[in-house]
Amino acid sequence: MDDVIRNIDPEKRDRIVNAAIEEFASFPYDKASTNHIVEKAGISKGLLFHYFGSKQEMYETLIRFVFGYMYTAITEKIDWDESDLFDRLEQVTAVKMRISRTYPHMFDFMKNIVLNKRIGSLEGAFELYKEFGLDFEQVYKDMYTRNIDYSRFRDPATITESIDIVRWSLEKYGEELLLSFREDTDIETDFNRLEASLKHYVGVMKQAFYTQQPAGDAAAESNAQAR
Amino acid sequence: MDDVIRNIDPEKRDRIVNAAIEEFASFPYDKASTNHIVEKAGISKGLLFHYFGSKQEMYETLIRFVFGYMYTAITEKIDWDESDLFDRLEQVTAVKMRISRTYPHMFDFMKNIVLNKRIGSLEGAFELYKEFGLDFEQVYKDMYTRNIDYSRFRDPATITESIDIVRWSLEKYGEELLLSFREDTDIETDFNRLEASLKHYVGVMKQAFYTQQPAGDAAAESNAQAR
DNA sequence: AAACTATTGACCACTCCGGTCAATCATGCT
DNA sequence: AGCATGATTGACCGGAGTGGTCAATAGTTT
Repeated sequence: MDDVIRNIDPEKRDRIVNAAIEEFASFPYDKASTNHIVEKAGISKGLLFHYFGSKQEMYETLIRFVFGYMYTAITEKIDWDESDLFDRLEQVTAVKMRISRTYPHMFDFMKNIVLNKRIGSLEGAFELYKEFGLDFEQVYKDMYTRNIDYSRFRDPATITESIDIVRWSLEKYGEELLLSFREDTDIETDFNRLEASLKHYVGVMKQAFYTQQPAGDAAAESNAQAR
Repeated sequence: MDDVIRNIDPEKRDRIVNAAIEEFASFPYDKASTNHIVEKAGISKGLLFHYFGSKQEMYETLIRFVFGYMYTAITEKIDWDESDLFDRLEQVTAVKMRISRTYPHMFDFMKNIVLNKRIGSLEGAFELYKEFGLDFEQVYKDMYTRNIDYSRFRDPATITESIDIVRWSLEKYGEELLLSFREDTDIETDFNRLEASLKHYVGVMKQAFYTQQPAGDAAAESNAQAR
């Protein structure tokens, strides 16, 4: 966050941030209401404008915060020495899940930012990110390539398509989980159960796209797990 | 559509329907504006209320129309004798693509209907559909089971998970295609290209999840195609 | 030209918007 | 205790947009 906002009580600050993220995630800028935000955050209207100056400044401050948070979370919490693509993507998905638990509407918010600017392509989104000095394009590339060993794929001719399929699956899987997060109670235990389920699915994917290993390999092991 | 609306010029009627669907797809009921709808449809405000009576009645009429249209499209255009699950799902995805081309915001609209009613689960959505006399639950079940031969799966122990993965992939794939539809020009040629791409991906999935066939099988053939 | 229907858009009362600011509250200092 | 200082409130503002109405107009048929 910025200047003034840094010094306020963190608990209250997070209440405001989450309320604002939820509002801007639910509605495009014009229809998002500062009145709703202050109600959800439990503060007065005057205070909000005291902190942020205007709706527009609050929006921009939020974007800066969200982009920075996301960038740090992904670049720092991923094990870049991992050479198995599936385990890498499992990590990425797990990180996303943890972010969604802390800020349940953050991904929807980012989606809205991009849509609001009428950006159609991934490349267009990367351009937007660069305005904030964050090279998501590089991170995205690294995610799928850095230190990755592709030799285990069964059919070298369809690696690109296989990765697409895995990416789509994990993204959609993550979205479905997100919906089940929303009005949750016993979060932590549930969360562990979900990570086990994720591991299991990744195991099935390995079995599908990798050359078959002799019995006792990682995929077969994780297949023995819960679900 | 209903009573009065049936008799009006179909071209104008579709203009109104599409404008309304887009508005209700973009905003929740309260924030959707009848003014926007009449502007997009190119009719006067009075006429809209002459046809539908009120915003609420228009909304309900739309829901009835959309549910019915979707139900008919899926149940009638699918080849229920198809025994290959992947080809079945390819058909379903293709049908969805065609619907999206005619009514670009129909799926978003349906999603909003469900979210607006605060329905979290698939079962809850089925309940809603049943209010309109349409047994989507049965259709959904049929989609994955009716006349389907599961014997070609490589690992019988992970069929359920494999289907989840394929379903997620195809849904996400469809969503990504939808975004590229939006402000399109040369739709028909593009559409054929997309169907070829879909076929190709389904081929890769077959190769991944089915027991390997001798050379010259369907999967290998479709791999030889475009992309 | 009369009768009838389809269509218009100015208009209404009302709600909600982003933003302001004098008043109040909380705190610590002397 | 009184005072000063900064944090916080919420009633209030002009303006924009809302769903809905209805007398007037345009178009068509008799």
